[in-house]
Amino acid sequence: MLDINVIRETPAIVRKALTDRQMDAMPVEQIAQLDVQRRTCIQEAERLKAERNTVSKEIGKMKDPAQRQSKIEAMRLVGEQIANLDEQLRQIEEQLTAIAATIPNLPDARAPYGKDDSENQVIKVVGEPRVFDFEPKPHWDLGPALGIINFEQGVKITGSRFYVLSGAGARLQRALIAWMLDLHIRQGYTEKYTPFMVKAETLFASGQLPKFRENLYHDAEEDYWNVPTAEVPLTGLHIGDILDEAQLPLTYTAYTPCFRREKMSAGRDVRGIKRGHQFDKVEMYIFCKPEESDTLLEKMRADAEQTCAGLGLPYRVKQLCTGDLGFCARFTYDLEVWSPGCGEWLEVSSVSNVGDFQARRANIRYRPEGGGKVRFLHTLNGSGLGMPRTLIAVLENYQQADGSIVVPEALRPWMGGVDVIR
RNA sequence: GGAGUGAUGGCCGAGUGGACGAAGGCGACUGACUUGAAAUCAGUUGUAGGUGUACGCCUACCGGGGGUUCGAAUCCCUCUCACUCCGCCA
Repeated sequence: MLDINVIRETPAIVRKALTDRQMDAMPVEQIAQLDVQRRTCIQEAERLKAERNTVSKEIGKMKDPAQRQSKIEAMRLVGEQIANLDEQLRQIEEQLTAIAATIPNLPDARAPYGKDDSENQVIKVVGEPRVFDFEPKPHWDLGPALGIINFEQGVKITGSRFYVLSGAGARLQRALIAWMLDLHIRQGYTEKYTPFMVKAETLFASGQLPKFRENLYHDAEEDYWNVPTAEVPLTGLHIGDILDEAQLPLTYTAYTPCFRREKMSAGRDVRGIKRGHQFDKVEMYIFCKPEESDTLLEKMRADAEQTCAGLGLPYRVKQLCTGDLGFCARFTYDLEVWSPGCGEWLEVSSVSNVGDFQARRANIRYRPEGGGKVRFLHTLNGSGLGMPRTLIAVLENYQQADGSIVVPEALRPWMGGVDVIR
């Protein structure tokens, strides 16, 4: 959520942000109009409330019954006017937040302008794609051949876009999760295990509702929503809190499954395990002071890079252009690993500085040391990493001519001595 | 699932229709005293919104929502959450 004052005082900046994101700037005008109506309404309602308060106090002290009764009558009328104005105000504010809630964050000035993902900029490439002396296979051939991925069983028990990992495949994914969590703990993050279902308020706080409703799974009976990313429960941990400056930054890591309808990408990436309705992910999340968020974004990116590097996977770092930035993000790095079987770079991590956007929605603030006004803090999130794509990269990069897979050194402690999956 | 109790400021805790934005205590901050500290004394100590150049003034907020009333922390309804007891189950 943007600061209403920013929209009110510098509408041109907000309009530019929206057009840079290839979006319609109309909501800015609607908000400006509603804001004027809102303030007119508040002023009149509060004037009447002040009058009622003073007269009501006088009524309490009045002796003359006739005079008293006439004041009570007068105040009854004032009360009706107030009720009308309050109702008007409620409607105006409802419209105002409905519109404001769908306006994305302002891109950072450093985010390059671009109309879509084709204009994201590669800023770094690390590692050489491995040269194969045979034709590398995609994971959807390797996995079933080794009996570690079973697509038919996933479809049988649930449906399309679901799969089952088996034996060393299931264990390999578990090893990845455990290794990543331990790595992030060493990097200074505190591990959290959170609910995988949350209420609507929590999804609003992290920016998924109301805009991305159609991409979420929802249990109507209990009004529980399945999390689409650990970012949601992690943001939610501090909804409504006022933290002490000395507590910051709070750095968390969490493993959760993620549930997404993927309605927007129906028919895309249907082959393999790249895009499913359910996948596992390890996430990093930081609550910090505004002044330190840019620095911490670089640390978080470095932390995410260590996961790719630690697995010996060739990867590259992209800076997202304005047209491809996520709804909440001001500035984002994507990490992509090379997948020789699919023949493409796979996005395994997205590391973003959200600024105070989620903090406003979630009402998370901190009290500066030595007093002073409470301020909204900044939040950052980054995957470290997304499972299926990391698993794809491991399978495809570590394959051998005979179809077996070498287990990366880093994961072996969790693989019970297995160094080659065959 | 059944029965009961409760939810008040950073924390504890009083308050059952008007003088309550809320006693008292703790904590924190400022000042005085002190070489310094402790102790003591005095003062300050919530959030949000509106309005004015400004000391300020006004409005709202006592778990959430609704109602009664000229007026609600206080009365009524409802929801949520916590705790206690019983039942059931992993």
